[in-house]
Amino acid sequence: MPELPEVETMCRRIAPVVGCRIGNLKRSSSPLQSILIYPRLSVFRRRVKGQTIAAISRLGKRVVLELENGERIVIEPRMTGLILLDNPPDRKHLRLIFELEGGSARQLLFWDQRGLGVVRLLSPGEFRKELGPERIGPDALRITPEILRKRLVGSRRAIKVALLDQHAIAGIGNLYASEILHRAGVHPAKPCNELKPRHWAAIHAAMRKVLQEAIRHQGSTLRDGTYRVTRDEPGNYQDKHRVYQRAGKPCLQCGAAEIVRIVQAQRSTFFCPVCQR
DNA sequence: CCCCAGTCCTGCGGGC
DNA sequence: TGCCCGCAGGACTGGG
Repeated sequence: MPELPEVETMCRRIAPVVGCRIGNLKRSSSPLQSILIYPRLSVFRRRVKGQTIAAISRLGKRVVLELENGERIVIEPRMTGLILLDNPPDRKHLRLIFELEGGSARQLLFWDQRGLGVVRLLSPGEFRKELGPERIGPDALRITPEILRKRLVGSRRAIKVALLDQHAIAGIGNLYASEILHRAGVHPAKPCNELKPRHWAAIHAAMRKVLQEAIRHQGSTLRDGTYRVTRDEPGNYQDKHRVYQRAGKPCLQCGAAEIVRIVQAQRSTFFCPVCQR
């Protein structure tokens, strides 16, 4: 599932779309239910046609394409979405095709196996209202240790659950939350308001380390194989996972304990009962 | 404020 | 061998 490192990797791969002009916008003719797109396709197409893509950025787990008129295309891959320049894994799950002109990329593709992804076109006002700093917390790679602590320390929620709250801090998903807390040596069920300054420092440092390392390895390709760098190239960070999907296997840190799986907020959490207290 | 369960969706793997 | 069911979870919603 694309989280910060995977979305960052996709952003870097599709950087050539900057400077291109959008031609046609097409939905693929797959028999599958089509992904959510706002506004509806005909309106979306009319508003983006002829616009040049001025900039690309990542907002937490979303990709933002800023157009020269100030409108923004926001792509949320959610569980299985992929944003590519070419060679989608198959035709069946290809959902959306932006044809491009006048630059170094010919097209921009949105492929999504499960179809939970969302693509939106937002005016500057809509963007501020729906995805502004009031709604989306500071990016996990830009937040300072002080602000991280300040935003979460008042909460009685378990730290693992809090790290997934995009309103508090943006970019962390289920996989990296477990990896970060293991690296930090903090128990995932620990309430935020019981964590000491040294814990916050450890979490902040672990967060930077894990996310940057994952970006360097171009993200994690899981067993289902949906996330890829290109059709023929998986990410590599899955080989570095210390806890995620390793229940019953020995902890790579202490070597003694077995990794345990628990459920928090209806999601799997993996941790080492010895290294994380 | 926070929690929980339900919703969307497809493919996979376990059990029988 | 085939079929059913549960599971994966990001973001959101409604009820408590």
